[in-house]
Amino acid sequence: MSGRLLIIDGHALAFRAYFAFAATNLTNSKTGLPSGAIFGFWRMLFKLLQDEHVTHIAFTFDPGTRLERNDLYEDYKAHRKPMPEDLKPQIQKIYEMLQALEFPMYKINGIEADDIIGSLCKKFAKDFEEIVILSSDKDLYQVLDKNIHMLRGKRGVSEFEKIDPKWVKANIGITKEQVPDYMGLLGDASDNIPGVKGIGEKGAAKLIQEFGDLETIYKKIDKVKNKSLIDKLIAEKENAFLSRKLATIVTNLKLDIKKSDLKLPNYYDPKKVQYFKDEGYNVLHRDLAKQAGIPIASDGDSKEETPSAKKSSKEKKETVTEDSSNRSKKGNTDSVTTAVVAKQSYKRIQTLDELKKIISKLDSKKPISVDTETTSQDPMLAELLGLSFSEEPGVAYYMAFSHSESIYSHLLPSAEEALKILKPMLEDPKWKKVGQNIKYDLLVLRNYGIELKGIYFDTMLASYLLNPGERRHNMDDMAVDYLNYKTITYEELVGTGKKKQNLYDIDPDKVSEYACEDADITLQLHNALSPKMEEGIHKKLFYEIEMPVLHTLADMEFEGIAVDKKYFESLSETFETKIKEHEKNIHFYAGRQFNVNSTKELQTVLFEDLRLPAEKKTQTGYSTDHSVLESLQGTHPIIDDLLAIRKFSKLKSTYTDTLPTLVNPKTNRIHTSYNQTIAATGRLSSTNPNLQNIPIKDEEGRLLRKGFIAKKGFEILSLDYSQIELRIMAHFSNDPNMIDAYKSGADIHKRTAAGIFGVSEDQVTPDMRNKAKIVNFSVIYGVTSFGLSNNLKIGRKEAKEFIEKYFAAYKGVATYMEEIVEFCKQNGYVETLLGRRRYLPDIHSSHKMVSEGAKRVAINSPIQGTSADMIKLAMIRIHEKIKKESFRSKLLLQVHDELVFEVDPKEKNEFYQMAKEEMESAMKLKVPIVAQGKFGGNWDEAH
DNA sequence: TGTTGATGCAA
DNA sequence: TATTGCATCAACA
Repeated sequence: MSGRLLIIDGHALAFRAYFAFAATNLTNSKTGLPSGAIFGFWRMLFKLLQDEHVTHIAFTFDPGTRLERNDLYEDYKAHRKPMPEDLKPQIQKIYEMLQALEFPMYKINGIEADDIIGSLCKKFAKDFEEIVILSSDKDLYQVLDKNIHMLRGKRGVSEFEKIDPKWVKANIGITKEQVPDYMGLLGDASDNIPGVKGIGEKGAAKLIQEFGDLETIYKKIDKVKNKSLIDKLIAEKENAFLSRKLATIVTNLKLDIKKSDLKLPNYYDPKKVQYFKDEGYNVLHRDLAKQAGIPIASDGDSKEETPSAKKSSKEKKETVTEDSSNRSKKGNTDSVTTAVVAKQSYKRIQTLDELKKIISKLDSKKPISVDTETTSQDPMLAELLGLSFSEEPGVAYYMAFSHSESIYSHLLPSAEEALKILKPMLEDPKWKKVGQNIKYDLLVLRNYGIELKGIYFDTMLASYLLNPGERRHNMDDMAVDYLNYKTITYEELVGTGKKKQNLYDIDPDKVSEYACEDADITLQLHNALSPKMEEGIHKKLFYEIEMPVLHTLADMEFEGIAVDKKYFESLSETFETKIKEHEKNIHFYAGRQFNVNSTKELQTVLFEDLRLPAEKKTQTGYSTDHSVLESLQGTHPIIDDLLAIRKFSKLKSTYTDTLPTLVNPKTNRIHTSYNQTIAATGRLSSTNPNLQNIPIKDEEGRLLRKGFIAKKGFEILSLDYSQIELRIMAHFSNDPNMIDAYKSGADIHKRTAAGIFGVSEDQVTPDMRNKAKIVNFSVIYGVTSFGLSNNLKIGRKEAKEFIEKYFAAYKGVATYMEEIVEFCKQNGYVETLLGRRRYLPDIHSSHKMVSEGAKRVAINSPIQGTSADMIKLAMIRIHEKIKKESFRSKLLLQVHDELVFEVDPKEKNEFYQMAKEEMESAMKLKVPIVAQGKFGGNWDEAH
């Protein structure tokens, strides 16, 4: 009994490698075929072999054939997402390579990899000191044992979680023997094992804990506490037992395998090392040769396995020497890698004298990272608890401030006193500041009378530019992705649930560890990311758009907008009365009381009690949404009341009830928060509250805009771009007809109507124009005949004709759409006029719906994104002019194609001219750009 | 207590 | 089976 056996589910590892390296666009140097999964597979494998001290190994693969479990259940593993198209050949190649390198592999017709794994474990349990299974399949928990554990992939490339029987007991609360029963109740969506519908992880675990197995549950079914659970269990008894069977791993396969068959082959054998070179995987070859101590011929040629995008020769080298464990899974960030320095020196500064001394020793020529600790996520409400900084990797300081409610307060200086000492550093514009979401710290400090200057690098924005499709750009994830480093999370610091503490109640020494790490990691992220921002494609966007607009947004958020609180409160009452009235009617027509807000109950009322025809389905039942209700209008009087109550409930709950609560007590204004790193196209988004979706379309909705008012003596100005996206499409497509329309100042919707209805422009009726307007919008979103028919409420055929006529009238647009999709297929991304990229790996999907979706995104993103770039530029310039020319007017809001200002009437004309001009000239296109504006006492009047 | 789905608001 | 978002409520685990 010696040695360590590693059993690998080959498909699982290949899948993992594929997704981890999907966006790297690696290709093989000889064949030019995609090789991300292959590259990742070997990198991950070699790392595992080293980390786990493996002596023996076995690869298992699912067969391509029908499975024995299909005899039990035809749908087993059906509905599985098909494998990505470019993965299939790579798995084939991996299989070949494993064979060539003489790794032991097992694939058996009709038998799943899991069953081979189970049987191997059973057979060899006594022959090895330890058996490690690499898989993520929960079913396999049942084969774990004292010396058998599993590694399940976590986030990142080389992070694994160790699962053993103790883990199963601790995290699910069941024994490994109970796993099949547990899975029988739970089911498994990925294998299409049904389980019992309505029972989830918690429910299944509870039942098994209490009763032990399925038999006992059904024997003592009346003992089950939850009545609705009993119904579910009885209704799906058959499924439960079938699912248990499907989830039971076979461990008694007759395998003709000896321990010696599983010996790890010597992959350092020069012939095997050479194999990678011969196959065109030069980077893998180099890595392996280096480890094996084999000298490499210095051909310096390493074109393969670098992204297909253009790169400088210097970066190629970096790619070659990097460590796979540091490789980011974030998109095209192929060579971002810096190991976190080994020694750490984090220090909490105890006294003001000490603070002075440390500050005086800092080097103002070096970038310094700054991070604040506060009491709130909202920078306009946050109170400062401390500040950390770092100008050298691994070395960071934290200064804790007193807080009125903290028991540690008497030991600490006040924020005001400490900030006096920090102020010269923080406000020195030549001293470069680095931050993670530094707009937040900027605002917090501003509320303490400190104007943070010299801001030059935000790591969150850098990460966003590298991969705008990724929504997570928080420091903890970035540390793992870019530095291969696991940080202390905020939750770990303050606790969770009932144990959660206020930050000011936690020992400052502990907070210091956390805060110093934040500053340290932020600086290191900057070191890793800043070379990337120097590249042509990112430089302009980062330094000329995203970083500057950060300042503009901070000022907008700080400024806020005035609202009429009393007015909103009275609107709430008006709406409440209406809601009560309609609710009474609805209950009357239904013949009973029920929760009108509950779609589930409403379904019963409409489609069962009242027997109205149900049409649209949702995942959970029949839809009751607006379009359904609209089509039922006239069939029953309840419908009108439902439509009305929906409208008023929405207005009340989302807007009139909520907005007054978000008024800042100190400023008496609402301060939204703009997020710069959410929208994949480059747009901004707005939260707390979202001021980018305030109603405007109908009369009642517009009432809300009357509540957003100018402060005393000022006026609201709203300036918005006219048909900006259509104009950008005209520019991109170069279509002569569309360009002519804009150059000559024609009515574009009228012109489109003339085209699709085959009449002259003066014969176009308002109705035709409206339809044409919808068609124009649809095209920007990547129109389909189905979508258009829905929107115009016409037949598919008619919609199709419209589209054909549209493309005949604007041939350039048709060509553009084809070209952009082709470009995306070739390059794997699309980009805006300024080069903002969006990667779309789905464009290659063999799944039609997925690839068609990606095509629409490919069509829309450059247009939506260019518009976003343009208005950001305009905002930056207007903001600069406001400061430089000392306007008293302020920019308050951005709503994608609209800017809202609070204007001093004394400078009304001058300001209007300036803002309009900046918007129209922000970017030069082949067609004129037009912005139009209006003044008013409130936001509604300014439209 | 936190997560998911349905719904509806904007550009 | 139209693009990009965010907030609310109910239902569920």
